[in-house]
Amino acid sequence: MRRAIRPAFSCHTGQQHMPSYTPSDIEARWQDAWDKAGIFQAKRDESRPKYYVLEMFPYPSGRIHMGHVRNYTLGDVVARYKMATGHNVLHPMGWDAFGMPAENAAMAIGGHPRDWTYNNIKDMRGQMKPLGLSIDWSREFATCDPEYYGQQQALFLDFLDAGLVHRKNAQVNWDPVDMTVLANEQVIDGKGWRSGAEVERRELTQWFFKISDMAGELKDALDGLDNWPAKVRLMQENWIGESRGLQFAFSLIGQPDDGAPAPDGFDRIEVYTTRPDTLAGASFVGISPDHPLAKTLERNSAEVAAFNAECRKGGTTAAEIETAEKLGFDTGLRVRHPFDTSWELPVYIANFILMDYGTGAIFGCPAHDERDLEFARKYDLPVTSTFAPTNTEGFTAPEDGGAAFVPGKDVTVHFVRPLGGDPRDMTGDAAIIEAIETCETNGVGQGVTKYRLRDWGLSRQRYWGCPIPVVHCDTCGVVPEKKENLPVELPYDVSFDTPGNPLDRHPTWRDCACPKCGAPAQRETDTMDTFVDSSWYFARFTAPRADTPTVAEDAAYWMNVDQYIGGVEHAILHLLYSRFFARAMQITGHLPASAIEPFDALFTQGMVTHAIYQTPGDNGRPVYHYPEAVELKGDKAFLKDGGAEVEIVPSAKMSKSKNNVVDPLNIISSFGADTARWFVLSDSPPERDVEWTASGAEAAYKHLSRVWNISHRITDMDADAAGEGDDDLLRAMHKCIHDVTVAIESFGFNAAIAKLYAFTATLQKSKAGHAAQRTAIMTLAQLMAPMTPHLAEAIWSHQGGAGLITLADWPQADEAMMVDDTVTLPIQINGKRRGEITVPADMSKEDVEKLALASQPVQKALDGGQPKKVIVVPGRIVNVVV
RNA sequence: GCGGGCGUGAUGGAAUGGUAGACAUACCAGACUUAAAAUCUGUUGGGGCGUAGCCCCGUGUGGGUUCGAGUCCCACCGCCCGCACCA
Repeated sequence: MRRAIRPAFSCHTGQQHMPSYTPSDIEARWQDAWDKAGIFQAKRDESRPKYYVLEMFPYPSGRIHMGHVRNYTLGDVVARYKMATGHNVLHPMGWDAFGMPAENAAMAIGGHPRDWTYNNIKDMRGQMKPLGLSIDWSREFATCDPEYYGQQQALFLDFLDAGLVHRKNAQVNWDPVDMTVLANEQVIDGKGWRSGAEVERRELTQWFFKISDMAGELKDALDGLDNWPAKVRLMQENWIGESRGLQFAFSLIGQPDDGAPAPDGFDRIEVYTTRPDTLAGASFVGISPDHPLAKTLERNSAEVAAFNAECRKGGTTAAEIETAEKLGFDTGLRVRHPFDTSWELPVYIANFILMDYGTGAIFGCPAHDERDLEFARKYDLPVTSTFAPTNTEGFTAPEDGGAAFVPGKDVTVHFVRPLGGDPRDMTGDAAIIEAIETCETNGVGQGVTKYRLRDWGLSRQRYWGCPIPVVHCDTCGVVPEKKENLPVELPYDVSFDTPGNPLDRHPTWRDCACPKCGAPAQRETDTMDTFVDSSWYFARFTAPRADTPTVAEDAAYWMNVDQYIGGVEHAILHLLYSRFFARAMQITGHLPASAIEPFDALFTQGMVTHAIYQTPGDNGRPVYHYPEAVELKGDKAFLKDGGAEVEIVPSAKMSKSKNNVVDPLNIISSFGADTARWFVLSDSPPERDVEWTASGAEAAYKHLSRVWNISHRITDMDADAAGEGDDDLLRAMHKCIHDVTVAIESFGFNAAIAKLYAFTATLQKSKAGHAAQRTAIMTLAQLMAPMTPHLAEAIWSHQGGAGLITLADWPQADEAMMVDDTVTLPIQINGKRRGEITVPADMSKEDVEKLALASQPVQKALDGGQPKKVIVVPGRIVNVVV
């Protein structure tokens, strides 16, 4: 039976006198030593290059998980490596502490969100400290600290002053039972995720950051983020959604059929299109049910009102949208085609037109748009192509019942009805440019660039968030709170026994004096989206106790974050919002212009996964078993209790519901933090998922024990002992220094660890003398120090190294020592390996060629003939073409 | 549908266009042991032959570029991720 390996507390074999590897002693001792020396407390020092490493700060759920261990270990390797290479490192940690789980906990189990949160923080800090991270805990803060959110309120007021925030009506998902606004992700199948109530679309007055004003800038600046994953840049680019098109107006000529009066102020309908080259194929004009014109018509017509209401009910999930039927309502209104005054088009209200994109109105060209074609066929509207394939063989035109013809814009097609000019072949791109020019020349509209990105709504009808520091006064309206009154602090005496926002029903909290006229007024009870909290914490870390949001000298010195590390799930919102905030903070004087892109380099790590063990359950649903309850035999698994065979489902994200969670605390208490750190780095490249396996963790522990044992073996050697192969060992050491350094620089931590395994094996087998072996083990400890800092310190001190290894300079690879005297060159014949020769490393190309040609496999292949060609790549390979 | 990425042993994964499978797991065998654990050593891509050795095939499939392709190009197949009624 397999047994988990535990640190042996005693060793009875009698053969070894060395103390065994006991991480619990070692790790506590060195964490204490680092603490006492205060080496991780960052101080401004203009004489050294600074380096700011940041991992995305955690939500204080109360328990760390393996994903945290991986995230912080990655950052710690970078931080410790940079420290060893002469950098002044800032490596802070804090808590993303506002948010719904705290309120949910208060509702579910009682208690107060604040107590729940601070208790969790205390617990999680206690769980993180044993990991031995090089964190400057003196800078720690939580976003729910009044000292933090008060400064956030100050930022908000400055943004408001600078015109970066505004208030407007917006459609929101309203949960009528919980009486709160829900984010889109919290609406599942049209129902509130908590209450299960049918979600309503309500119009509320909300606060918005004007991020859409910066859409173009945020998109263009992506090009400069060379050290971000291309994938993240692309996701942001798509999210911002830049498009180039034509905006123009149709003039209204008709009256509703029922003779109702023409709606006031609607003599024209503005539309936006990215395909102005299809204008000659226009068939109808469509407006959104939320378009001002539709809303005006709705007031005079019960029919329109009913139609619009029907449209608004529709769900927003992907499946619903895909299957939803295209619905239209003929308003009876008619518009004139801008290029042909005799051409009239009907105006429909249509359910598939979104109010918040473009102008909320379109012209339909059924020949070149699938939605428009479906709509036109349903309502019997004309279909007219403006272009067709250059080769029409086998092509059925949409007019003749074929599908809508929608080629890529870079495809050359034959334009039957171009907007200006004679029929001819051109690409869609060229035709669009020409169409915009034609329209602009004829005064029919302008080319415009639009963005999909919408303003960022920050109002939340919740308690546990940063209060929005404004006051509503009967005479003055919406008035910003005075800065000297900040922070607007959350009241503690609230209850969660009834739904809705506790701030709303608090007996006195709302009451205040108007900052402008002094009359009795009421505070805003909405709080800020928690994404606001995380949009500037990185800047706050540079001066976490300041009584202004930032301090110019500190921000100038520490910003930007040189390396940011976190999950790809934040690729869009958190990172985009932070980029917006950095710009807004620059405009309001809180960050230097050099920090408008706050993250120089971004690394997105993969998840920690684990196999799922399941057996069939009674009701057909699988029963999940904890890893501890399962025994592995080869590639099969059995229940320890009863021995039934267990199905092993391929690895998936650790999840409580699947019982495949491995608790870092258990691993640390069994094997130590160094083992956990080593393992999460070793098995997969950091950007990919890593599968946690018990055998892999054991192997990591065994390896660290081995290194420990080697160190003791070396100290037991006769100090004057000479040996064999000193040079070979040192050569391998210098190669290892080089390879590990290159690997760490490029985030190839798994590759670095592979090299360390290989060098450990070399050292273990080495017969070199004491001096060489001592040099080798101390260098090995240094190279391992970023990953397993406690073990590295223990070995360093055990070998008599000066000071802390954490403060020692990173070892330098000696190029001269990396060159072997001889090299073994593979010999290829016609590109296939057929043999090898060993030659002095400095042998000339010509001599290598001669030797190669004389070699047995080449002679055999030539069979007396002459080679056609011989390629010699010095130090690499010889290829003979016969 | 649109955009992007990835396909390498039983498994996780290595390979600046230059010896494919480093390193680790798993498996198997051996040493030590009364035995086990621990520790150490070794084997393991597939196939074949005249088996101390040698040969052939092999990085999803098919083609191409090159002296040489896992790597570059084209097409296809499969999987994964992001976005999606965005005019």
